[in-house]
Amino acid sequence: MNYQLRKQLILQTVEEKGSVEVKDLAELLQTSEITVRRDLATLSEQGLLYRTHGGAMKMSLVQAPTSFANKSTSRMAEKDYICQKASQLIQEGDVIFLDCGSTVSRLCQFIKHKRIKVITNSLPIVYELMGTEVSVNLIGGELDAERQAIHGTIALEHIARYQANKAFLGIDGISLARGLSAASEKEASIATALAQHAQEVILLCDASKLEKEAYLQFASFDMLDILITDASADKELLVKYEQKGLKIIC
Amino acid sequence: MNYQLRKQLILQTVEEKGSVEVKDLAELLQTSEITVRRDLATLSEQGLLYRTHGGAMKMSLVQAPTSFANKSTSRMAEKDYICQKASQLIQEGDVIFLDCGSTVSRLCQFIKHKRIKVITNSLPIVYELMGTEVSVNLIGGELDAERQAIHGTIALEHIARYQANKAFLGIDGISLARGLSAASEKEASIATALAQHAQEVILLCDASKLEKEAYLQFASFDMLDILITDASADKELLVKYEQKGLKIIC
DNA sequence: ACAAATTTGATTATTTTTGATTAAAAATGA
DNA sequence: TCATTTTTAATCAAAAATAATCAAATTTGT
Repeated sequence: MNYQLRKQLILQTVEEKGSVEVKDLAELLQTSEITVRRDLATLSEQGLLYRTHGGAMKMSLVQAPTSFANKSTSRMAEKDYICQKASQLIQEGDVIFLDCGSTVSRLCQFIKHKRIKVITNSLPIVYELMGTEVSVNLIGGELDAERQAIHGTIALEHIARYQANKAFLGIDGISLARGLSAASEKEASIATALAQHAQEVILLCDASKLEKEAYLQFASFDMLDILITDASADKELLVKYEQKGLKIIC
Repeated sequence: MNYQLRKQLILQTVEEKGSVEVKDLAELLQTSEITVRRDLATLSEQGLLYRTHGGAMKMSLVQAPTSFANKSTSRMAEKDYICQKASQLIQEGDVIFLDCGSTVSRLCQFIKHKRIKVITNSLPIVYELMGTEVSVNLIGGELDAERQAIHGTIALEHIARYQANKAFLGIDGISLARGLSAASEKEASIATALAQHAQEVILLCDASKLEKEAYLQFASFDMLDILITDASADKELLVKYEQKGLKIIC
């Protein structure tokens, strides 16, 4: 019984029962508790489950019932997959920027229990993270009711005062020919500002947005460091992206 | 049964029933009352429920203006009266500061339809005014989950960039001898900053807070221009306040 | 086959969680 | 108001879980 096999069984059990105990897993896997603990530590580090004292739980069960409607239900599975990958890039102690947008907001469930600092202009994200381990800094400025986010000059200046380890962006289109594009100037200016003040810029982008061009083209590939997308993306296309200097996680 | 599982069950029960007792939770969770109390303390610290003597309540039942709050229905009426008077001071085109606090947030219902600009650090106010005629500017900075508001140095600097016609404050105590007092330094510093950058400073204060002194005394009467209180206030006391240069609306 | 690297398990501190006991505080009711 | 009851806070001790350390077993590369 090697790690890969144990990992499968652990995740399967957690998925079925919602929560498990170290003791039971040790018996199930015919191994020692210390090994189970080591496995659980690895898996929780990868964001595949939530470690509790004495066992582990399904990630989704740990979320607080602060329901602030996330409008978009399309491509949920892909977005969750992308966000789970994204969460693996985040270490304890990190300071990260989170853009507004439906994809990025799905990242919350995976980072709730990390001791990190999140700087964001998205109100749904603020609500999701309120009362969790995460320390939240809200970008100030004009409220954009339609997008439930903060925008405007003051917001840009607020961002400029901070420096983050990583920025997670969720924009509306990316194409080889024209770079990054957004649905509005407001979103474009926020994304640009976040990118400028982060060491590493990560784009969370499901495959449907690849080679799409939205209303406003506002930046080139240079702005990005990493692109995280889902498995349904065209592999040949991703190779071309990689040749442009982008690191791809898929 | 670990903390995460208990937390889930507690929040679920509170959500369903609106309020719960420590005893019942102890039995439900098959644990001791002291453990339940510790859990409730943690959860209320995170702003996920409201701790009562002997149990806990849903946050929304305590704070939300739409649903009635059992104990303070009478005080609610007084707060509404105060806010209705306050709204008469607001003209179309005004730029106003709104402090966080339960009294001030009741003002929202009276200003929803006005074409004004509101600058605030209170998240409940932001949600009330989102999508209304009012244009909202949210003060940025550190999120204080307990008070559902923004605080800190950056918030103070944000405020300093604006100039408002009027500031509406809701603080925890006012007394002839010691001036204004607040429940925390954070709230005090925000109130001070708002007052400094407004032409007119208006205190919304139900009669129960007159001649009360809260944790921190932070400013004198000079800071205020107008005090709006309810009819149950001591008239002689109000005369003394007036002699100190305060305009009283009652 | 052999040495190096990895994985696993046992032992031991250390930390976290829990519950019992006490004193203090708050609600209740006359 | 005051006394009674209930609830809570504080302190400590026990139990459980974990981390750390080291040694044995296994795998891997040459």
